[in-house]
Amino acid sequence: MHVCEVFKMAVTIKDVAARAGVNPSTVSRVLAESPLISEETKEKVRMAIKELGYHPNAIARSLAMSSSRTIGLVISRPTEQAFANPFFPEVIRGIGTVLEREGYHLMLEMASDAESEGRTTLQMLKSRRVDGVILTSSRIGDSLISRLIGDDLPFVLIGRPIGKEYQEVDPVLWVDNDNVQVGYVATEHLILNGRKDIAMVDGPKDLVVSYDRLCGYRKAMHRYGREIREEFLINVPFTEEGGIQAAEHFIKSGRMPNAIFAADDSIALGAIMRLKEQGITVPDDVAVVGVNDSPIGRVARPSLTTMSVEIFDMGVRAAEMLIERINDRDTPSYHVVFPSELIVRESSTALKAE
Amino acid sequence: MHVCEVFKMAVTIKDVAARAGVNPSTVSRVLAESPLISEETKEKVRMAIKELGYHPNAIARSLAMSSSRTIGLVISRPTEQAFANPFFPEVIRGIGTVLEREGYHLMLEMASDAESEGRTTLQMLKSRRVDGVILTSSRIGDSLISRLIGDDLPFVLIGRPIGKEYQEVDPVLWVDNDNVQVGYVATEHLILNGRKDIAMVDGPKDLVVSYDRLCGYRKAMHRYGREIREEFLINVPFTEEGGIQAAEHFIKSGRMPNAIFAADDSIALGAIMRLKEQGITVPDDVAVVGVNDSPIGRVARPSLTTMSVEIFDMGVRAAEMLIERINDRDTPSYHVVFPSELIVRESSTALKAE
DNA sequence: CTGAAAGCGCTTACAG
DNA sequence: CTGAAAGCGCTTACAG
Repeated sequence: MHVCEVFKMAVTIKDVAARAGVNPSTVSRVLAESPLISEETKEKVRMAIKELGYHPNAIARSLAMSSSRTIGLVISRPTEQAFANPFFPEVIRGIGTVLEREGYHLMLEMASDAESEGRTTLQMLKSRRVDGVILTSSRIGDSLISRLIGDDLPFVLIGRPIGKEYQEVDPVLWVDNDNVQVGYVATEHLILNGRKDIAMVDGPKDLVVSYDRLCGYRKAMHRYGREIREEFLINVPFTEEGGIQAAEHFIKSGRMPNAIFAADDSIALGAIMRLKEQGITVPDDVAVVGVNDSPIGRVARPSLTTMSVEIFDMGVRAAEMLIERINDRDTPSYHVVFPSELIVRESSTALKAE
Repeated sequence: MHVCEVFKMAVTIKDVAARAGVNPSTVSRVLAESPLISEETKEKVRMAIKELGYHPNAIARSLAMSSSRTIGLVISRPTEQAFANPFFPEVIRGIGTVLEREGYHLMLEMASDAESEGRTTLQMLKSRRVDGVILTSSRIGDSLISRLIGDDLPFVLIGRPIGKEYQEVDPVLWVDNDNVQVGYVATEHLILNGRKDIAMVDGPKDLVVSYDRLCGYRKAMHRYGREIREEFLINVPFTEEGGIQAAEHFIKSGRMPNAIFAADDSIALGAIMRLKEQGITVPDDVAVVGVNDSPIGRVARPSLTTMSVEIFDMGVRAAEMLIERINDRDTPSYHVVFPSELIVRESSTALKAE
């Protein structure tokens, strides 16, 4: 049978009701699979829906139910160089699988800095365009978090929160990998590899992830009685460009470490590129370890030693936690920490005879 | 002054109206910057908005205006291995800059195959969750396109459309790079490089992009009087894994080409990895050219010769075209084609003495 | 099991 | 320049 295409003006629940000879509320109940409605009536209504080619208006439903069944994700561009870094695609894939399963939708916003990130986030939530948000770049002492808590808006953090004075903050929902462990294990690996001067090229100072990875680096250095030299501590953006900057810094300073722990694979790869140009060999002259196990690190030459991070799973978990919270505002806050593993490849091998 | 936080129950336009001593419609007009309202009244209303911490409900507005100011992007996962391929992040960045400028929002959906892609797309549109969509994987004879046209739903294609019988289809909005040229230039480069047996590892057969790149390959081969050997034509997914498969195919067959034009950098990189394992040297034994100028190809060893593709700009243009169409359904259809450039790197150098 | 009514929070002719 | 009313297309107590 032909689907009726006569109505160019969107067919509504009223049209369906008229066609089926019932009240609009009955149609609504059929749509909602209400067990109250008789099978007979349901059939009539479904018939009418088919014939008219009816599609429920999700916006109207959202308004009536005051829920958009949509969650927001805001990506702050320069911080993580947005998509350049493989972190985002992965986390979105993880989030997406949960949303698909739960019948939720994803609204994606880009922000150019912390300020616009905050504004955008609040705006999405308060305009009710989304029922909750996932935040991906925890900053130290982020005021956004307290605003969200204050307004009782559902959110979950990917990246643990810490306050301005580096203290714990009010309990919120978050997932993260153990970045202190990440820093520790990576640094320890370089130490055990026999490296003397181990530099750390960290991400932007205001990010918690940078803070934590540095913390792990410090721990390992202390544990093995190594002196931490300020000249070997440097902060750059989470990009290849950042890594290039870092390498340049060491080259110009005339003090070249013989190992670099980079807080991110992109940084590590950029640094390696620049070192190569300078005729400095990795790993012979300088060993390098990154973080994230990005695909690019696997094929690079030398292939990159790195710390695995369960990005996909963090996305999954974050989405699940957010939906739980949306469905019940009173669920207690908790967090989930994922373990990381050292993946040794060419960029940190050789040398070992200490 | 303290923002009033007493109302936990979302403050509405009515509350603002009451506070300002005006009618809700007046508040609405102030929000819309209507020139009809007196400056005095506007001030009063703005005051009230501030005091109450009012945020307009975007859902209600969408319903009233029957426009969500949101556009949809559906990413079909396995086809392009979604985000694994750097194409998507780039295109989203491009789209995002336009949407931000125009005050639109982005809804992202993942689909697992062509069928679910179609269903999801129609569903977003018909439920009025989005005002239009950008489609990213043009398939040959895609029935979705005619449905969208039939229902007069706004959309733009990234990737030119062609019909089941490889004929042109009804005019629609699309942007693309010139994939025939891409195939031609890449293949010609290998020919001029002195390569004898040039294989093409193409993407999935049902995608227009695969068809076009193959077409360019054929053209170049004919132009230079080369015979096209069916055994050197193979289709794989747009992933590293696909490239590995392709290399394996050539290895097993015992007929190794001495050049490979891969329809995508990921394929090219996968193939190179596998060839290396086999002790086959790139570019000495086999030259390889990819497409997309992905960051990973720049740092790989050997670095990858590739065709640049203006992915970011295609995203920008697509978003602009879609918004134009949403604002005026009667704009004529047209398309924009972006040029590509050959970027020669290590994977296709050496050998040339023919 | 079903209907009539009110409501979700806006916008926009229509009057004045 | 501003207000009162109807409408956008749903859902959901409340009756019966």
